[in-house]
Amino acid sequence: MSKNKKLPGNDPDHKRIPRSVIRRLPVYLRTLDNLVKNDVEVVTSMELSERTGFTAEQIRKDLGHFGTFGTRGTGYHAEALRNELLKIIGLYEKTAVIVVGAGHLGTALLRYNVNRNPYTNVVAAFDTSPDVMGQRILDVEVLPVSRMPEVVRKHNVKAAILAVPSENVQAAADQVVKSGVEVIFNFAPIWVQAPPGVFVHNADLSIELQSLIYYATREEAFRSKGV
Amino acid sequence: MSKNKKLPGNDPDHKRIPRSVIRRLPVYLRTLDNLVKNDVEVVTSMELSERTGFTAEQIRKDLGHFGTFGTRGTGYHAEALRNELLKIIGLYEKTAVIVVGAGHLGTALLRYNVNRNPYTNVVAAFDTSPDVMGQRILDVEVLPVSRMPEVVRKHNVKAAILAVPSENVQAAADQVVKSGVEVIFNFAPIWVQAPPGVFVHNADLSIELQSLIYYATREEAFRSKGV
DNA sequence: TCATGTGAAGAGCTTCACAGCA
DNA sequence: TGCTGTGAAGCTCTTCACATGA
Repeated sequence: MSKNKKLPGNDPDHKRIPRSVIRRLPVYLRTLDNLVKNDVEVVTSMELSERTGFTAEQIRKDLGHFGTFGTRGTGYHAEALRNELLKIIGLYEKTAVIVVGAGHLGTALLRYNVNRNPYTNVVAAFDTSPDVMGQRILDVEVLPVSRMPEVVRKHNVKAAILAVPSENVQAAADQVVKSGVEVIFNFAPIWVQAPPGVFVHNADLSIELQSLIYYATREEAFRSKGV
Repeated sequence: MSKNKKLPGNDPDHKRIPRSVIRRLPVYLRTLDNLVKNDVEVVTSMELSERTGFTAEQIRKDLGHFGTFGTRGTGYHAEALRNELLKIIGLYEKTAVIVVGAGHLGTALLRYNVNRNPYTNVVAAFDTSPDVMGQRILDVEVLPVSRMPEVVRKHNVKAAILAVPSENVQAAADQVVKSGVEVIFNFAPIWVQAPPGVFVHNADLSIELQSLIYYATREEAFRSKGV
């Protein structure tokens, strides 16, 4: 029986901050960014709550895991808190990312990501097919897998987005790990294994869609009675 | 302050099965499908545990929310359990889905989904741009938004995948809701609102990637000491 | 006075441990 | 005997409530 006690390969002892907290941090970050852009100087946890949908208490608790950043009776200095969050998440310097698999999904993710995101930067795409080799997608070059270690070293690449067919995805994961990447964001519908110290997030979109369907079908009874 | 007590628009009173349980069901489903394909007749919770990575107790508890499907001392009949899961999730009849936005991401999701998934079926894509109108992507036609209500009714569409630019995504959500869709799977980096009874899942890939970066940067200290 | 920061209470999920049944 | 089904215990995360300090 496989135990999930300490997910092997995932977070051996990372200061024990709940994952749910970590997932909310970039939402706070984006919100603060917008506030700073609109020249807002001070923001309360209640205002952040309105903009993010999380409760004010939760926001204060989340921040409390990392230090004390506010001023009692006043709130938080938006820009200062934004900068703290950048440091906490590890996005203070723009983070280099690679995309493995330059097919339809890989290409789309690359475009999506490059445009929508001020903190991460796709520095290269990799593929094995000669058809796409050397092509440029929005300034990003498609390179052969053999050049991956060099690129990872040169740009200090932190994360790899895997958008390759299921058959190849474990090999692709092994390759990016060997090249020195620490985080894997996998879109293939197969769960990828990685050694301890490498963090894997499997985004299995088919599975997610299927689980959503559950929430559609509950009302079937009503519906067929004719709403 | 926005309270998340009973997320408005999300699950007004859905039998209170934990979301974490619902997310695991499609994983069990896929595993059982593979077993059935390999002519396995009986499977124990321990074997399912090995194949899914969840603990055997958790699998038994999860199933226990919906009834009793096993035989003590023996295990579960793989095909029977597969069929029960199909009914529970609501996938017993192939579920019709639409894709809104036939750009790069929409197209990629459409291809990804159509191929990889025996339970859901993309019946149409919608877009506003004349450039893509009438095109076919893997047998799926790109239609004008005006035809959405008709298509949703005809195919009994349950879910909509939104892959439109942020500026248009709330309008797109309003449109699919008006057309009768009950579940929204949104890929735009903006959280979409929907009326009660409509279930929204926001898959904000930039935010997810950013939160993963957190797990890369923790070891920075080691790394710069030269591993 | 007002909003943060934080122990304590509560809710939600997971794991344990074993009774129950083929 | 062996594996399921399930209360109880345990753990994690969220919410409450208020002391604290600008």
